[in-house]
Amino acid sequence: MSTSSAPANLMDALVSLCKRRGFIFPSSDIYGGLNGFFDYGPLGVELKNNIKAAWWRDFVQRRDDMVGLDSSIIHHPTTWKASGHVDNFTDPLVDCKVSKQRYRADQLFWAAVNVETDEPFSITLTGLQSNHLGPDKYITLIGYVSALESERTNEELLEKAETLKRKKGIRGKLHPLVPNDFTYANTENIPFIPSPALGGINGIDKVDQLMPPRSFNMMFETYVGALRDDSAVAYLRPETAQGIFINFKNVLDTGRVKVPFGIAQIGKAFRNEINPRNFTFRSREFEQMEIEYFIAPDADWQKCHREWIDAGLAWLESIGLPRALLSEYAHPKEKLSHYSKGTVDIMFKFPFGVQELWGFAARGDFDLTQHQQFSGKSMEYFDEAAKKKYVPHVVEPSVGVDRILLAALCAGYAEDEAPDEKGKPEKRVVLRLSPRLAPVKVAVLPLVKNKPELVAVAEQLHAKLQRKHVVFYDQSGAIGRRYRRQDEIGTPWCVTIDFDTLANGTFTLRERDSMKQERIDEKTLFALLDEKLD
RNA sequence: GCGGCUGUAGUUUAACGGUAAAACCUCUGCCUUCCAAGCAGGUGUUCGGGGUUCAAUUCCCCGCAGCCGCACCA
Repeated sequence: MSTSSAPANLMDALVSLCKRRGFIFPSSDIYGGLNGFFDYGPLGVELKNNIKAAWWRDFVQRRDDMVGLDSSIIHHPTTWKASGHVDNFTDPLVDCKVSKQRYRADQLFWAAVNVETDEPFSITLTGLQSNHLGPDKYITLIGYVSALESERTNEELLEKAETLKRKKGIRGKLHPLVPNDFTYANTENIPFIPSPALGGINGIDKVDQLMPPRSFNMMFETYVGALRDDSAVAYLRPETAQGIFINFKNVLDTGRVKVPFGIAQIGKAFRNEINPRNFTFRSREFEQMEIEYFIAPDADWQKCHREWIDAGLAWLESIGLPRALLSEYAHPKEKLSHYSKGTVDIMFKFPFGVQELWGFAARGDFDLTQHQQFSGKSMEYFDEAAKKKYVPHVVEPSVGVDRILLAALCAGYAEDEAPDEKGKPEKRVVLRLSPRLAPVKVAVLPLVKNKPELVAVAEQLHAKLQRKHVVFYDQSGAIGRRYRRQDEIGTPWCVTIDFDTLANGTFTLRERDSMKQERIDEKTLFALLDEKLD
């Protein structure tokens, strides 16, 4: 067996292959591309469809407790008020003009530093303005401190305040600090607040280091109808999940479902990412496969959560992502949204780092309750067994189609060696995609094209296979070249029609990864495909 | 969004202040009895816009796009 490895600049090789062979193109390529958008070519769309089909079959059709849904991309705008996206999908960011650092306003803490004394400071001597608080009690503002959010933000602020006091040579008692995050800063105090990158300590002089917080709304806006006024504003959905929640009642009333059950949806979602990066990994338009799995409020959500994570891991392995490249990341409790009981991500080791692939959030009854409130419609479910009404809780497995596709390409791309016709080893590029995902399942190749009888048999077999599978017919060039061509696009099998085929109906089956060949007949081939593609 | 680097054919790269080249890929024909063979032929390129210049793909500016780092990623 020859050695196989991924090149150091795997992403470059992959991007090049994707374009060269028609998997993924930059969107609007002829106009110079558009940042954060991609188009899937002839092979890319097959691969993508295969991922979606496999997921849908395994998680919807092959289960008794799942139903599907395909909601519109644009929902009633109130949907996004209820979900919190209108208010929370914006992240106010603060830029430091000097260090060029950027902070999230809600993670940047600051405090005014005041000192208590029994006599006022003399303005002329110190430049400080004291305020009279009571008998023999004066309070004086001596500066500002700042620190980034951490386990010891408050201690850090306090230390900096002490340092400031010491440096200024000021005596007196430190007035208790009142730390605020930067969303509570205003034009009055922003010029005085120091940037943490520059020490985070400042006196009472204007330093103008930080910019006022700026909001970045991640939702794409559009207008429904011809009128472009505020009442017509609508959003392209930033996630498919809300389409499921707003259809919960409809599915409940018509779908003959009983808790616990899940609703699955595959569809496009849009996020105005500040900075798309890493090929298709963070795109502004992408496709999600989401499930909302509804359970009783008193059910063991942790067990359910765990089962879905395990199901996700098993499925990813089944489509060819090696377990060694997968890991789990549990979001720290303090970072969770107030309604989330727990979120675990399945991570994948991409060439550009370990990144989130599939998120599993336990969202409680937050979403349904919100929609119940905003719509005025009951989201309650009557549980026949328990004889009671409740709003179900939910576990949400959410994964990006494009990310799985990218992960499959990254995991599958390999360069190894194959002998040429003289037996000399040559470099070979091979995409080791699992047969279920491979865009082309079989290539049918007549050994030589100038023998009409071989071509005729090959064409017949091709036509027959084509009725059930994506197959490729290729008669141009030497046989080895044609094998390599298929290796590069991940075709798992090639069948070669030769002169023995005419005599006994058998042909050569050549396997992509091992390059092994065996003689089989048509019946065996179809049986093999049925088994491996199931 | 900031900083650095970059942009020539589908891909990888070369060259030049005087109007662009190679390899691979792709396509056609011939040849070919199992791992990128050979011969002949064909398509196709200076990211966009401005400026300097007699002349710009080359130098300058602005956009756009990509890569790397920082920041961000509900």
